[in-house]
Amino acid sequence: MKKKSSTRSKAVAPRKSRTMPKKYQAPLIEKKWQRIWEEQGLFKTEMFSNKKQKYYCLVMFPYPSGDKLHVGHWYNYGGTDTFARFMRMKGHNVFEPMGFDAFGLPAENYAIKSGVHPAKSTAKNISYMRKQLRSLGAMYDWEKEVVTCDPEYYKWTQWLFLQFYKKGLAYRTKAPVNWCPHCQTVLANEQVQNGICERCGTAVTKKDLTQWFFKIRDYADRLLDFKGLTWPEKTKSMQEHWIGRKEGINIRYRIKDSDKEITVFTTRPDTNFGATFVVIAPEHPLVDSLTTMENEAAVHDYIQDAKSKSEIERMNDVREKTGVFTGSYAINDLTGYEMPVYVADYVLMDFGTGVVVGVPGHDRRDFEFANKFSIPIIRVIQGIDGNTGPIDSIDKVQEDDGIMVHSEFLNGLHPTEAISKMMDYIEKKGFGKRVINYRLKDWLLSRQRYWGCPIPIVYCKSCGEVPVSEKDLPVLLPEKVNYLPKGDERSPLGTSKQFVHTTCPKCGESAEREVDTMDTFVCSSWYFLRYPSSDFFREIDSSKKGSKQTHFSKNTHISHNVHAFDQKLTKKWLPVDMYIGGAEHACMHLLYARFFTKVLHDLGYIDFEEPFTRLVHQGIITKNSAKMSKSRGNVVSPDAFVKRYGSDVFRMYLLFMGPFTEGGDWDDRGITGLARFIEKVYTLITQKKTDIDDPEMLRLIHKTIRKVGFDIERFQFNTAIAALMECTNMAYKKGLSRDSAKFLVKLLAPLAPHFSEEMWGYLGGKFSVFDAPMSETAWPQFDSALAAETEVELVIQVNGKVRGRLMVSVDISKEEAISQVKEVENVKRYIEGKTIRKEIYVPKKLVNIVV
RNA sequence: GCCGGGAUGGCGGAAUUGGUAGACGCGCGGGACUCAAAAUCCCGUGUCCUCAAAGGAUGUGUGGGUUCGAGUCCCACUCCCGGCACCA
Repeated sequence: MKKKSSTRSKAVAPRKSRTMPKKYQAPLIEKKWQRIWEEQGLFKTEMFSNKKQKYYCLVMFPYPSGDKLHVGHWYNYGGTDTFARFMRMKGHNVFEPMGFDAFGLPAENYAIKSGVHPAKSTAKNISYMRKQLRSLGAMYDWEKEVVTCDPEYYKWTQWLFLQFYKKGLAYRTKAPVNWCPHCQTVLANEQVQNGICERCGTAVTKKDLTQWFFKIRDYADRLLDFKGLTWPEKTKSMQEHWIGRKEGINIRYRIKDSDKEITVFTTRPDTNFGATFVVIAPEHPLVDSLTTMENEAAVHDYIQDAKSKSEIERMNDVREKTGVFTGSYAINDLTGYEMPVYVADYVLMDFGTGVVVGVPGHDRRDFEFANKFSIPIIRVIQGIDGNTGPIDSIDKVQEDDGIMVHSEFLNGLHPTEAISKMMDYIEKKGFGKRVINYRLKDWLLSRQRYWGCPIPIVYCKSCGEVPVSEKDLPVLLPEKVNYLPKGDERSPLGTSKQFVHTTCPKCGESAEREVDTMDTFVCSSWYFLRYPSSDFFREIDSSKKGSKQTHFSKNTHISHNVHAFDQKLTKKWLPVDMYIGGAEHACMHLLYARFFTKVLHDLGYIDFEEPFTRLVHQGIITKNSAKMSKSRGNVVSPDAFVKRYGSDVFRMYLLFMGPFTEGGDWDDRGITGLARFIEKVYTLITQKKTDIDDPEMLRLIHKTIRKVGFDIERFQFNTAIAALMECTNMAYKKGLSRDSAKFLVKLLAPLAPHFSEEMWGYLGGKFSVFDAPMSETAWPQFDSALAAETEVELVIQVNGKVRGRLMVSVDISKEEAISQVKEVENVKRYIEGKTIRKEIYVPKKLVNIVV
């Protein structure tokens, strides 16, 4: 390492005096520093060094789409890089990797349309995007790049699947699943939005298929625990809601004139004295046996009708309650009431027990249903207004609050107390048991698509379902496959005889491979674990071109790809300290990654339970207030702007638009402001040097140090830039000493890295502006003494209205300030001849005289 | 329907959490430089009254309230954005 630092300073010796061009040549200078940074290996993280505290700063990796990187990416990655550079300058050993989430539907859909093989288009997109990312000028350590469609990577995705499988956390079962007729694949619940396929917008239908699932439900309770995480409250509550933990009770009702029973789930057993009917989901297995002969035809018709509806059709029918009587009655043991059992599609099979007990007086849906079918409505909770009369309109349906009535031993209680009392009673009597239900479903991970990670399972006639042995991984995705959808549920891989035919790992007899691939979210659920050790495990293959395969720093030993991630590096670098990405992943990627981390913890591979300690969501950059998309034709490409103004200006402009977490609407006019700003700093530094700073100038420099650091820490880049502009504006008038100019350049460095590196060199600073000698930090120290004001402006108010201003010394006493204030001409006009009722003095701020 | 977040000049947005509303930037107006234009620099820029200045009135979605003082706190409402949505 020592050798290296000496070559560094030689290669880029500070230029003390040289004539600078009148104008700042952004494109030229940026390319120069990108080259030097790379040659010097400035951003190659010292993975084993303990000299500084580690900081793992991660941004969600991009999908290599044909649209390339748009301004949204630049916003996101630019902001992340600014933060990462700031942390580096604050003295951390920062690791900021980049990679590609390369499997997935879009590449495959593109392939179907254009005939270009997904492997080809993906590789092409990646190489273009790499170029774009380089021009961004971020601190990416490219030797640690991760590409999920690389067999060296997905080998371990498969290995992880096998670990889950061995633990019983991956299983195969027949279940009603979401099916997208356009993408010709099943989808996870998380990928269906309002009944529509998240990818292509087609209405999703339900199918009964045998599919692979991860048992994420087993982790529901632990996923509700966000202890120690600095995450946006909103994201946490979205996950909470998605998991949907509900405490309730399963109550069994006897069926009249039969030995059958029916079980309902309810969170509100307190209202059970008011239960007058029961509704069962159309898909429920008990429907047939509950249906009496004379009702069979009607029930059959109703179920057929419900089945034929798509998810959206069912949702559109929300207003209108439908249903049909089965002919059976369930007996309410509390009252002896015989409750008719109906079939209705407003009851969902996959929540609770698929059966609901109807309390029309205190549930609006039940009321609508009872109203339509003329079922009696009983009041068991007094109205808030004290009303105990009949409930004859939906407005009178009181769902919570109030006092129990007509409920024997519950009378006089509040619902919350009544709930637990009733649960105790039911459990004691033996016709029910407390249970916890979750909205969260197990994660459906199989996809009937080609461009994904193959599931490492083999089906053998005699041994059944057999996992591929670990030494045989990866199960390679064959290249020569007809990836066009077949119009049925068969996966494209099923057409490759070479792929399908294999031998059973157990008995050696001929067997068939699983032909489904994994959801891409499986690949991205652990990539953050791979980054620190990715080059460590990268196989060296001389047949592969490109520098990334052959460059290894001297202190890492070359290893073959023998683990998913290295124990030592993982212990050192994880969890991720700062994770930045879109809020749209709240209930998908961010939940899945937490699940994976917890499972790997339980399996003993890692010693932490949460992958991302701090999480920040960037806002969305829109164009004409609409999301940028190819179909709308409003995608703004960053390339032209970068070419014209340089990455620094472009990045800064995006960050200047507003708070990072809020995004903004793209307007290409405003960018000139940032271009002018950089130009101004350039002129300032190259032409407006003074020997000594004006005291006011020095004060502002130190105030700016405090402000910029404070703002960047909180991702308020917009106000950090504004503060730098203010500082520059004053310096432009007053001139700036070399030392202060160096401070200014340092403050600017995280935001405009290339420009600052150049100016740093010009000012005689030692390469690099992002580094500092051991005992120091590159980020300037704020000196409160130098920032302290000697004089402040007091605002003078009379009756709360501003009537004047006065410069006073900071340590002026209350009495002194007030007496001085009273001498101000304009103030006199308002207080003369009036009695002063109150005098308020806020030190260093204002005086308010009440007359 | 439920849960979040928001509404501030012509525009994007500031405001130390109750103490100068409109920082900073864009745009616009005026001026300087120039044969001219661009670029650059300087001045101005919420609205209204006033020739102008001084000064004043008014002003942070709407209506009320608390306070010496409210963009900020409380109550009621309107609209916009995001999430969930027949979840028992």
